[in-house]
Order: sequence, then structure tokens, then C-alpha cells
Amino acid sequence: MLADVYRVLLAQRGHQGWWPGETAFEMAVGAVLTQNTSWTNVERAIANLKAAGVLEARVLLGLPIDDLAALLRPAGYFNVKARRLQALAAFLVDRADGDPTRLPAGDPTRLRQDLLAVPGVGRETADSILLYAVGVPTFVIDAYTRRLFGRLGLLDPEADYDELRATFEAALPRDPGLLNDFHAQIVAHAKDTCRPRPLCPECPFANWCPTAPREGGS
DNA sequence: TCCCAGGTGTCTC
DNA sequence: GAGACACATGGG
Repeated sequence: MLADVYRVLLAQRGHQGWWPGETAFEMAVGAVLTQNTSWTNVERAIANLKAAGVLEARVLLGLPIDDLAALLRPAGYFNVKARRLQALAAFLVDRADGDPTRLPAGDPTRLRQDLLAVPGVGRETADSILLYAVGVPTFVIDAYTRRLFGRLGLLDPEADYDELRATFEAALPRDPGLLNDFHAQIVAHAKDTCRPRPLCPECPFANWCPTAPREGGS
């Protein structure tokens, strides 16, 4: 059933070619900056980092924390995120010469544990980095995922993160490209048609979703 | 003027 | 272990 949702979304939108980011490090930075924040605000902060020439692990790590926070201001929680980004940059420099694609992915469970030990990297952020920056076949459970699948009545949106992640990973091929695209489809769908209000005006799940408008309905 | 947005860490009970 | 709260900007 979960795979059916992907097929419906893929048929509607085609492959998404996502996550936005020119480098793996930029994707990892985006994963931290998007915490409880809209992507448009994240884009502003990333543009600031690029303009300042600090979107590289070692450079970012060497920046005074207040200077980094000032660049991150549009993304909100800038003091918190400045500390989190430097912690992540330190981890990447130490383990992968600053390049997430060079992280040792042979034992993904161990790598996930190591990422979770970095201050400011929780489960969603760790999985976003693993999937989008490293290419590990893991599934990202975010607010959009909970909202869509909760509405479809396929999953309990309040369920534990790892429980939901295990459900998705058991139902889908261990293909990072597919898992990447599936999550991207969920995000695109949520942004276009499945916001909390108004509900699903052109939702492809009109016959599934208990809150979507029904044919001939009021 | 509110409410919301792709979380996480800390504190309290 | 669960729940409350802090962290902050920008758009609708």
C-alpha cells in the first residue's frame, strides 16, 4: 500500500530530482537549517553562506560563531543553528575530510548512531543527511510524511519515528534513488495540495483521503 | 495580529 | 519516560 502511494505520486508529478543543493555538504547544511523552518527561509540563509564563501566544512568551522549566526538569521533559531552547524562541520571534517560523500557508509546503522551523537542532529536530520548527502537507503519521516499518511489512514501520525521509518523501509526497495524520490514526492504533494487548510483541492488521493473533497460532495 | 513552517535539546515531574 | 518549553524569522 505504501508503494502504491509512491506510484500515484510519481504518475502525477514525474521524478522530482531532489533535494535542492549543489553539493553534499550543502544538503547536510540544509538538513539542519530546515529544522522547524520553511524551506524559503532556509534558501535565504544558504544564499548568505554562499555569498560569504563559507559553504565548506573547514571554512564554516573556522568562522566566529556570531558571524555565522548573523548569516543564518533568515532561517530562524540562528544562534542554535550556528552551534549545530559547527558541530556537524566538525564531525564531517573529522570523519570525512568535510565531505559527506566520504563518510564510511559500510555500516549504515553505526554511521546513523554516530550522526545522532552530534549535537543538534536528531533522527530526521540524521536520516536526511544519510539519504540525500551520503546516499544511504533510509527513509525520512517528517511532518509532511506524518500528515499525508495519517490523512490517508495508512499510518498513525503520532507513532514513534523509528517505528514509522521501519514500516516504510520494510515496504519499499532498498534503493536510495527511489526512497529519495518518494520523500521528495511527499514534500511536493504536501506543499501543492495537502496543506492543513484548505484541504486537497486537486488531491490524487481523493478516493483515499478522509479529508479530501469527494466527487459530488459538499 | 495571529498561526504555521521538512526539529532538537533541556528541564521538570 | 512523558510533557512543557525555548529557540526566531518570514509569509499568509
